[in-house]
Amino acid sequence: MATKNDMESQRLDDAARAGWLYYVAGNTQDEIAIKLGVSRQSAQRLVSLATKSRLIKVRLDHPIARCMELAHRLTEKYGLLNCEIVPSDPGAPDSTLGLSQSGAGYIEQQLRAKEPKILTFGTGRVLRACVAQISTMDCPQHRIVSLVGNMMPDGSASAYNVINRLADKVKAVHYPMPLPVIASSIEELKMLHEQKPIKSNLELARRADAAFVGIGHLGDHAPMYEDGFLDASDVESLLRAGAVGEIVGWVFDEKGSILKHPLNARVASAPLTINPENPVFGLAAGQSKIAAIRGAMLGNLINSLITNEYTAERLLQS
Amino acid sequence: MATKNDMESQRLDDAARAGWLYYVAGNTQDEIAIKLGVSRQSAQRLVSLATKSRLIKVRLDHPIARCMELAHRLTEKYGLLNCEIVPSDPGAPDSTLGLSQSGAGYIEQQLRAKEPKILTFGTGRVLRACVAQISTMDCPQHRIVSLVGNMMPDGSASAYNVINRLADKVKAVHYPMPLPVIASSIEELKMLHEQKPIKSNLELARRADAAFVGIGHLGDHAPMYEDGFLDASDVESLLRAGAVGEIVGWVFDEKGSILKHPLNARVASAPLTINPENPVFGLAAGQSKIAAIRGAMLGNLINSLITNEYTAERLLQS
DNA sequence: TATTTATTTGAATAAATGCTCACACAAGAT
DNA sequence: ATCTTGTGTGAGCATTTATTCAAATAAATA
Repeated sequence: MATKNDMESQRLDDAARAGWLYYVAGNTQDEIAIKLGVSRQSAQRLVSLATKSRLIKVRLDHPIARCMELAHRLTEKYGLLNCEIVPSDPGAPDSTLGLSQSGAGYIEQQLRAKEPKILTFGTGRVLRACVAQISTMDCPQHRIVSLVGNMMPDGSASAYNVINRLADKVKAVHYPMPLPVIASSIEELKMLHEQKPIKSNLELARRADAAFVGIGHLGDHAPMYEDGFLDASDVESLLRAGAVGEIVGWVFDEKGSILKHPLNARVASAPLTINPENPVFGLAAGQSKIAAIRGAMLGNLINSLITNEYTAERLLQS
Repeated sequence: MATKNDMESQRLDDAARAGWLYYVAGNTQDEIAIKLGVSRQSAQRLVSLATKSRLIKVRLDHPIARCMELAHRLTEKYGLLNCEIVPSDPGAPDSTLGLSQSGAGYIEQQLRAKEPKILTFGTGRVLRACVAQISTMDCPQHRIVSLVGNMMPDGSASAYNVINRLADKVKAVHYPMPLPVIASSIEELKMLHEQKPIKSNLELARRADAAFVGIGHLGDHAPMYEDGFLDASDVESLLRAGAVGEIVGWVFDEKGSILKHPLNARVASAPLTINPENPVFGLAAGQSKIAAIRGAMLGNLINSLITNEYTAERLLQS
């Protein structure tokens, strides 16, 4: 007598056959139904059983495959909206090479939209490189808003002139922030934030349809230090308070909580608010940024990530 | 500036991405279109490009009971080392569809070995299809040797460029045979075989760890005839002498004995020697090849077989 | 045995995919 | 500058595939 097990394995055999005819021989499910002498629906069920039981192995033979896999796993692990992994140069896994092309792609995608959008931007090397990658286009319908002040401590304009360059290229209206990154006192900050144009900038930032920010790390060669926004003692004090990274000046710890620290109280940038519908892209890669990136994701400071293979792997460990 | 090549490879990247999202991640083409920021039709084209460019490799990983059974009986009957039967498309039992996936599996298995191996290859449609199925990998430790000349009668290089393509994909050293398949005279053959590089190729072939050859039939549509290595009168003369098939040019009868025939005396290919420890795979299927396959097995010209269900059944009759 | 419960089936229908065509756009030729 | 020629694009439509649902069948339980 035919046991349950036999039936089962007979069914799997049929599924394998159907799967083979479908995926390898390229038959339609109609043809398979005829050849196997079952109804079309049954053939469909067999094919789908074959895939669900993983009888059919699909492989993608292209270097991108690994990146896609990593992106998928990161999306799952950190609940991201978007995630893009660019291949690492095995010789220079720390390099941010390639991030800019990918980021530029996403920025252009936003800009191609017909309906008017508000796009906000941080600063930094990676974003500047992104903007350099963007093709000139004509998007007067969009508004480009800076999240962060463009005044260097010495009063000069920021060297990473992200939004000006971008606005130039794509002919969109832009709203820079004529502010320092960190005000000299809480009083000054208050006063600055009460200026009409600044207020309206902050309001725009709040309503952003998409945001693109770099993620800085704290510690040696921290960008906030190298660019002169913080001095060595600031950095040390922040590190002692648990700082691992920074986005548009807001310093956060390994869980992604904005530090309760006097320096954070003077940060003049727009607050980091996330609407889960709208992407907030973090762009960063490299050994030194790993804790910062992980924190930013855990604390929901960003919901979309662009990084490289090496960094992605490290983010998946632990 | 973006070169044509860049564009091309960018497009393949996108195709790979789309293919991954479709086949691995199970997205619909609509979703892919949104994620990649293109129209649905373009997404469809990318997916289909991914399959057409053979970026997507599908294999069936299930021992279909009937095929296993057939393989087992063939192994017994003909004393084989390996035997793999792939399902037949009942509508096209003659087709060699599927052999290539299976063959590719065995070839990859050999290539995955750490210790250096010498692998030898014949030519033909099926082997070419096998090579197309193989994933790119990095195996500089192995040597890939051709058993058969790559020069067409008109002096051009063989259309089935099996070992070049393979070596390309897996980055192994390769040793083509810069020879015709059949020399114009015994003297010429002698002379050719005395050339140093050819001699060393033949020596490598003798020491092969595994061999993969197609099996050709003689008669109507014989590959040796269609590819211009033999003319109609040659074929007729060979058939009169009892020819049923051919491997890398060596023509044999239904018992698998290499024919004593003037044409065989001019075959420039490496001799078919079998070390019973090492697999010599024959790949072939179809009505017209049955006598040839049976001969090859009886005469110990091969000791491993990859064929399809239909052919396996016929080989077990009689 | 009667009854319940779970599976399987095919029909209908919804969704997704593939194809054809006309058009737009760019590179190269005239 | 104008004309081919080829390539890529999106719209519309045809085909194929997936899902839903109600009926049928088989298995399990009382």
